[in-house]
Amino acid sequence: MTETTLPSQYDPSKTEAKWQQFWDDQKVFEAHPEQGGKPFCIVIPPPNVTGNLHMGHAFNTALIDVLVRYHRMRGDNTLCLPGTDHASIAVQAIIDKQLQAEGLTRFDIGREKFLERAWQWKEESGGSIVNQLKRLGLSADWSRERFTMDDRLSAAVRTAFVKLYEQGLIYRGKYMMNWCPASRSAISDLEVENKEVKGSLWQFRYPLADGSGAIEVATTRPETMLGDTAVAINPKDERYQDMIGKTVKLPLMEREIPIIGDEYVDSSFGTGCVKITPAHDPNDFAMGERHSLPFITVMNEDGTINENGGEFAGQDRFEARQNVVKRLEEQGYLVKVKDYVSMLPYSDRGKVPIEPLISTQWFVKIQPLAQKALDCLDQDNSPYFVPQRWRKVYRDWLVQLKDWCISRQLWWGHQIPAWYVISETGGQITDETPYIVAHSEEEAREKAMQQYGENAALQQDADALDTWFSSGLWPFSTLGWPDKTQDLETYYPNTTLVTGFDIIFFWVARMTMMGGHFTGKMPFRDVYIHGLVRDENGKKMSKSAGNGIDPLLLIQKYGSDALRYTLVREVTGAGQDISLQYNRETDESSSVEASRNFANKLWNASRFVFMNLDGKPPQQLGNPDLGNLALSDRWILSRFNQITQQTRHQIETYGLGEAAQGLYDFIWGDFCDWYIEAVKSRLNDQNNPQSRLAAQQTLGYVLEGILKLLHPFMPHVTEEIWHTLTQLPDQSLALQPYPEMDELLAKKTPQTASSQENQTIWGQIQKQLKTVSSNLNQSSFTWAAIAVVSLFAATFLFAFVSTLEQFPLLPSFLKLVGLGYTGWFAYRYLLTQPKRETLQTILNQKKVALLGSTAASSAKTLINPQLEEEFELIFGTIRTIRNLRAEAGIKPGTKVNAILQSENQQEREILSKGETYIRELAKVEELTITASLENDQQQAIAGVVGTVQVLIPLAGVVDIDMLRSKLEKNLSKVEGEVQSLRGRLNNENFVNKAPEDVVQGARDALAEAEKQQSILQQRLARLG
RNA sequence: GGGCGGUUAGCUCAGCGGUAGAGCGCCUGCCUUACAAGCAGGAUGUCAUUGGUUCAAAUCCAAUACCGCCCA
Repeated sequence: MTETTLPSQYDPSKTEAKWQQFWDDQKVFEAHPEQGGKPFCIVIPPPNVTGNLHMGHAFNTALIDVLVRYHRMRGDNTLCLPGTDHASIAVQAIIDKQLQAEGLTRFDIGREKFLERAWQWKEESGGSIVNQLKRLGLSADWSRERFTMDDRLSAAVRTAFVKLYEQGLIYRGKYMMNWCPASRSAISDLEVENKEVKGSLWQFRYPLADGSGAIEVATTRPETMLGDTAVAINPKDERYQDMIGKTVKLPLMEREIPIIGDEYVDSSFGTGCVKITPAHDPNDFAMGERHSLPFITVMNEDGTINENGGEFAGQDRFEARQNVVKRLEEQGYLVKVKDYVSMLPYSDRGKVPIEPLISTQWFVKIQPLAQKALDCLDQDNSPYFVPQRWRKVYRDWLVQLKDWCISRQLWWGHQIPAWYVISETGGQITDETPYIVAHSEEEAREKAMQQYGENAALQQDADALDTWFSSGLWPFSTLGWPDKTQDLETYYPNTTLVTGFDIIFFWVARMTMMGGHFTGKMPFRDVYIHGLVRDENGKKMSKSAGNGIDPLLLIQKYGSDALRYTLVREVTGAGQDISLQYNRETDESSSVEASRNFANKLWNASRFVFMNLDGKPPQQLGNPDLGNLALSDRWILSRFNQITQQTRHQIETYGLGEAAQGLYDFIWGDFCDWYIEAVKSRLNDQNNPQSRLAAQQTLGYVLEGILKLLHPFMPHVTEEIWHTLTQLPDQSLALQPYPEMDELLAKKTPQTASSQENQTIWGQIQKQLKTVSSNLNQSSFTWAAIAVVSLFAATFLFAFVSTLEQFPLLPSFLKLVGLGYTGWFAYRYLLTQPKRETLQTILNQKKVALLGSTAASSAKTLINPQLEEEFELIFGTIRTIRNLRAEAGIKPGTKVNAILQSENQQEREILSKGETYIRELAKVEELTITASLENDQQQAIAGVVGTVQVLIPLAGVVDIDMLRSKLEKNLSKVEGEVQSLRGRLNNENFVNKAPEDVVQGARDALAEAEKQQSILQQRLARLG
């Protein structure tokens, strides 16, 4: 066997790559829509192709994969579909930068060459993020990997565009847009980030045209004054009322512009007079429309001043700002400058202040789409947000949505499927040029020829669609939409969307609107919203702050299981941000290290198990024989079943962090610290093979169960150990059924037995029963005995223990034997009272002999709270003895004698049941359990647990002061407790109003505390 | 200005009506044949503040303070 050569430290670096390869080779994660069963589908949020794995991806992926692996193991028809997003602006920025390094611009090389470069870049670096997701162990179906610019997905985008256009939900229009001068493109409101910036507020004097004085205006953007077409004041502002209707002479431009009154003006801002630049400010734009002012654009697309800016033409906007101020100052128009902090809109991508500019763009009419999503939310609470508080955020957003500008002046992306009939407007595209929206150029040409004649010349709109347009289709375009594919039929709507809250508006709302519109359904049942991963100082990680933590570095150091587990374990209370411990000097993380240590702990516990199973895998040892279990076996099975139930429930309610934490506590605490320690002596005892086998079976069974439970959280290490344990090289833990509560009882009931072998056995039993019926002349007792023997044969064959409890056993058994036969059998042999009683008596006797009384009394479930409570006393006693030993400075290896004294008979019984555990785990030589202390002269160190007095007699010189101080410390603690409990119980209101069980609990606690108090007092008195 | 979250051990966070927990860190002792990435034992808290509800509040309500996020 290999077990002795297993290293004592788990090395993830070798193991993880091996299993990733194995999963890939064996196509373990490939979905099979035709397999039937309950579908479970997650389509991953597509990372940017050019991106590298950051902590946010790692977090998102870890959460997704727990859900996916769990549902796959649960037997659901599972698909996890991966893919990447083309990210127009980001890629374009990269290529632009490349070109810049070569002294070129994209306009120099042209669209075609530019796209060639972009595709090349995608081919070269697009795979890296995908490989990084694989390194995390994401169990996605890579055969279904998608990219937003794949042919099929691009076709889906065109279909969506054409449909929306035909339905009147896409239009083209001239509006004021957020303009990013860096990327020279319009951007949506969402791509604008408002930042607080320290700047100045300039105050200028605009002279009245009639020479009767001047009016003062304030601005943070002086250069826009070149485009001013009015000055506005609030009509209610008494200071300026008589100004309305007059005109001022705009300095520098020498233009005469009106003074208008508009309620919008905030009289308390600056001087109360506002300069109006309708072509360069959204509010002024609205005012310009209200008052029919001229719109004078003074800026080019690259942020330089255009010919309307007079002498400033050609200057960059910030340069022009200074020059305008300078010139105004020279001419005496500058009144004052003060420091001013204002909110400035920045382009999220270009990282420069945006300019509001008027341009012609494509828009999606959002209201009808949002309404559909709203209806689904309000009527069906769909999609269901976890946690629910995000529902409100999502809803508020849907309500206040404005039309969505979807055109971007970019080349990388989905080019808008609209063709201008340029032959109609002299070969140029103008705002008046007619256009045709179509699925393809051929279709457009056909339509154009019909409408405009044979010689119609077409030119496709140069703009690309906002990346989020294609992302909005992602949940269904990836499954084949608009075609009716089997994938779409099976896996749409998706089950769960897992994503960060920062993207609810960008993405979630777009998907629900698009999904609702095109498929009539919300694209996913649930939306599980998680928080951000913050750095070691609780700061948001960002590229610009340079405080990112590289997940790959942590994977390299601690393994991807450790990283994943750390991230998942931290998310208690879904939607909460998590912060990651990190030392930037050493690139070490104490929290990831803790998870690595946990993996290592499991590794070593497994080594221990391997060493003790005589080389037999669990399936060869068989399931734990419930009739032959030691107390500790039943205890760990109880705990195991409880944790199984709890883990399933927590995962299904998105309590992933709680599930991970629960498994940690169970595996390290219950299994390693207690069960393995308790079982050691039995494994070494060759004289009791039955007990040894039970221990081996339980160890094997629970360990395998642990591996299954933990697999969604730590897929690699569990797969590695599982293979060593089971020796099944062709199978994968990832496809094993997830543990179920009490499966040991239920799994092999006859109802589910279907193999040929089983049928043969049943045939034999049936034959036996027929033999019985043909011997009707035998006494009823003899008959009953035979029947019982037959039943027990069946019981053993099918691990029938769960139904052994009472008579219910018989019906299910007889059902299998045959319905007609059942009726006959029941009528003939079971309906008379005496016969039934005889049968039941014998059954009960057998059952007790077989299972022991405890199991017999609660065979419906392996979860046994009473037993667990009993173990609490046993463990408490062990802890107390260990504590006393440590206090007395007794060397860990030295055995001691111990006396456990309790007047409570029940406690004494529990202690004597647990005697071997106490002796072994607390290193006790001679253990005395007694009701009273007869011979109590010896000096002893004393402690108390429950109402049990724990004594360790000490030979030789003892430090009396040490003993006294220890006792006094314990006593004062107990006295505090007594006082508080008495106080409560003396309060009439408490006794009368609190629930009975709470009052009783307090009484019990008081009784125990008082007992402890008196024990400690006596001990103290004895010290003198 | 509007909304949302947070404030619990030195640090990171659980707990969300019955009198306080984990991991890391710290202290003591141990290389005990699974594990020193470990084992055993130990110390550590006016649960932000102030009121209220309740027999009982870290937990529910209200206000305040501070931190953070989103929206204008």
